[in-house]
Amino acid sequence: MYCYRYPHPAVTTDCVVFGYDPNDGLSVLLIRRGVEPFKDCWALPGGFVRIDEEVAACASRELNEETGLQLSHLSNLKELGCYSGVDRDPRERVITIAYYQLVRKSEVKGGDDAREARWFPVDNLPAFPFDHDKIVEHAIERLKRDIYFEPIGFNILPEVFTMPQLYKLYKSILKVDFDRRNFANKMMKLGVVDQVGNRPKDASRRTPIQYRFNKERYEMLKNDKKAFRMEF
Amino acid sequence: MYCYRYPHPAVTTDCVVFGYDPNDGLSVLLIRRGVEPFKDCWALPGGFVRIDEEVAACASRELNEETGLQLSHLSNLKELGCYSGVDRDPRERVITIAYYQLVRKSEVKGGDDAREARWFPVDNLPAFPFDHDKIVEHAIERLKRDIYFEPIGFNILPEVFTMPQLYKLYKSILKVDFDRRNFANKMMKLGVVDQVGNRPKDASRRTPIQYRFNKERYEMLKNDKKAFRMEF
DNA sequence: ACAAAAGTGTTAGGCCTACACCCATGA
DNA sequence: TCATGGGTGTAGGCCTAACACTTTTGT
Repeated sequence: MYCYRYPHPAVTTDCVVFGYDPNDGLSVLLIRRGVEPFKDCWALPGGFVRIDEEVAACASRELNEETGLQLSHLSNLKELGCYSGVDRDPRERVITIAYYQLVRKSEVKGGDDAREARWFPVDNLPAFPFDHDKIVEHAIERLKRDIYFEPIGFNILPEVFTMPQLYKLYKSILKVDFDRRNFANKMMKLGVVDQVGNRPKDASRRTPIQYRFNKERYEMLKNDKKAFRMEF
Repeated sequence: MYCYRYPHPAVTTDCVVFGYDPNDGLSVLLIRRGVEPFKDCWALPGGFVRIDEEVAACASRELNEETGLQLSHLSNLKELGCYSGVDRDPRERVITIAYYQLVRKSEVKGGDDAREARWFPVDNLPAFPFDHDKIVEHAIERLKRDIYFEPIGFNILPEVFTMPQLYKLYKSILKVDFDRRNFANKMMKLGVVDQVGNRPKDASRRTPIQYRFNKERYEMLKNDKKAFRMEF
């Protein structure tokens, strides 16, 4: 037993991990809870912070343990906020710090000794335990805001992608229509995407051109205070 | 004594409250610590979260207790982030959630049974205990980012202000020079400031025109996705 | 007299937006 | 042959950025 002079809350983390594919659009990675309360419900991956562990590290660790997902240092979890409703967990007072990130679905191996983990389209989410509905809602709003300013869209696509792919991704996250030509023009003008090779001579004009994200250029723009921004 | 099966961290809040006046520029409100550790050091106001209290409520309460500052519901504290270094507090494992806000210096009454509280110019801060230096640094960065998109600058000025006042405020937070005429034009065009009355006939042309923040207009722009943004 | 503070207007260039057509493919 | 997907360019308008002079006041 661990005893304290004053009552202490428990501290947990929760992760909202977004994935994407052209058919299903945006999805969230959920796990089936193995323990009470809400056993067998689908919920956000996460768990209790260890006493000798930083909070962000806990989020990564739990995510890895529960879903097999190993985030690279390049696309670490981003802090979403603190959720501290006094009755949000029936067991005891639990304060959670939520994180979010976009990943390639292919990075989730699943299996191992990982619990059952599944992608759910954001338009068709199950009922959530705790206040996970609120957390996911906030994460989606935050994602929309962030994608204007940060190249997070690139985390989610293959290393090499086509302009229509990038366009569809943006449209599916922002849920608005905008002009694909202007979109491509802006991306090119900003220089955050580089053309990869040329279309093979034998390929038809219909074969899409391939691009790659130019991280250096992006960092330059960011530091230059000339914020990367999509206005559509 | 309160006992738990697993070790629990303590959870605290810290507030970075910014004030402003035309002479000193931007300042941060600090309190002199009354207890160990770091007794008598200047530090951010804040304290332990009660077991039946939400984290944001704790921040407001502690701020009020320690500095006499009562925030209106219009300018609530904004969450800055979670700081969880395992050795950040020598007493025990303490995880803190930091908040920030801008206020009018006149709102701080000081005195009462409040502890000693003082404004320190951001360019001349004392040595901080814990990781408060990091927190303040992040708050300043965050402030610079937010002032582009939100009318937080208006929280800090009198209800009625002049264009040069507003201009100086922006310049002093962003630490860059930009054209005061373009600044005024943009503010007017956006419609987020309304002229208050007219210059009295007997007043000279040098007397500055007075303005007031137009909150409705600002909310409209915000919802319109036409983000309020200063590009200078 | 002179420096400092406040008000005001114009212009050029760049960026955003809207928009239409061609080619290739596969059904 | 027709619908679909992909590539490409242009013109108008708005916004941004740069810039100078006048009036008043206080020293």
